Amino acid sequence: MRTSTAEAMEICSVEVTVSLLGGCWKLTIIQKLLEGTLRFGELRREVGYVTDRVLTRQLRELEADGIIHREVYPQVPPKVEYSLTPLGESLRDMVAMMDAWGQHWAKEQGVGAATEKSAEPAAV
Amino acid sequence: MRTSTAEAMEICSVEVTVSLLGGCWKLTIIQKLLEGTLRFGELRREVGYVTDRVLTRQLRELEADGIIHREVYPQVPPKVEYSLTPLGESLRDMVAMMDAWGQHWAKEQGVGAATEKSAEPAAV
DNA sequence: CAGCATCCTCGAGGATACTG
DNA sequence: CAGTATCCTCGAGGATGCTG
Repeated sequence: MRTSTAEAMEICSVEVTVSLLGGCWKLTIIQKLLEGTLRFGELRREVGYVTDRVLTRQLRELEADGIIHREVYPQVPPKVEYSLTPLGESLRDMVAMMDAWGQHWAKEQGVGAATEKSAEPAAV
Repeated sequence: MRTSTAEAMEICSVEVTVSLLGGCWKLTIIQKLLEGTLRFGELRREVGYVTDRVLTRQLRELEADGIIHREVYPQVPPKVEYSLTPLGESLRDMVAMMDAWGQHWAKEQGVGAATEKSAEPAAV
């Protein structure tokens, strides 16, 4: 993906969005955060199969892109809360739409098509 | 991205959508196709910087996922037309939304934030 | 024209271990 | 608890050249 957000912008805005939210768990993270502020650990548990390193990275990227806010509490047992910025909040409808379309796709093609494509090859 | 659409489905529908449309030029392709049927060459030109191999792959994937239709004309000068399936058409609103959000982001954070992040490093 | 075939790069994503 | 540090894999994306 050469689309470095900067490059993407010169192509078309859709690519920008993808380059920003295309990360592996980003949309899931945003979706969870849409329901409220979460701590690092909570987020990790919510998201599911994601390692600290990866989650941290995604969060930092989202933060750098102004989509989420990172609030650090200088305490002995570290505490860091993540929440959406207004810009992140502005994704609510889009996330809902993508979620709905994902389900729609699963219903339309998922069962039939996906079976052909990734029935056995799919590990486990 | 371990999310193999199949895996993604078990996590959340949003990831499904990303796994389906997250490909490098997929959204751009769809966006162009939303305006009408296009031939391979036209599409290649429309999309911009994309090689045959990559474009072909993205198209095949989109086809396999039931998003676009590939019409081959058995002629001497080969002719292949690509168009959206109803499922692909159903992406119209979402694409528009993503496009709008991409622009919104560019306006909100793009100028300021993006500059810090990828001003000079961005290869020309 | 619309592609395959080949080869290569490169970095996102992941696994594991350690720490303030 | 919330990371950071290392190392590794793997395949998407890309460059180039050939062809029916």
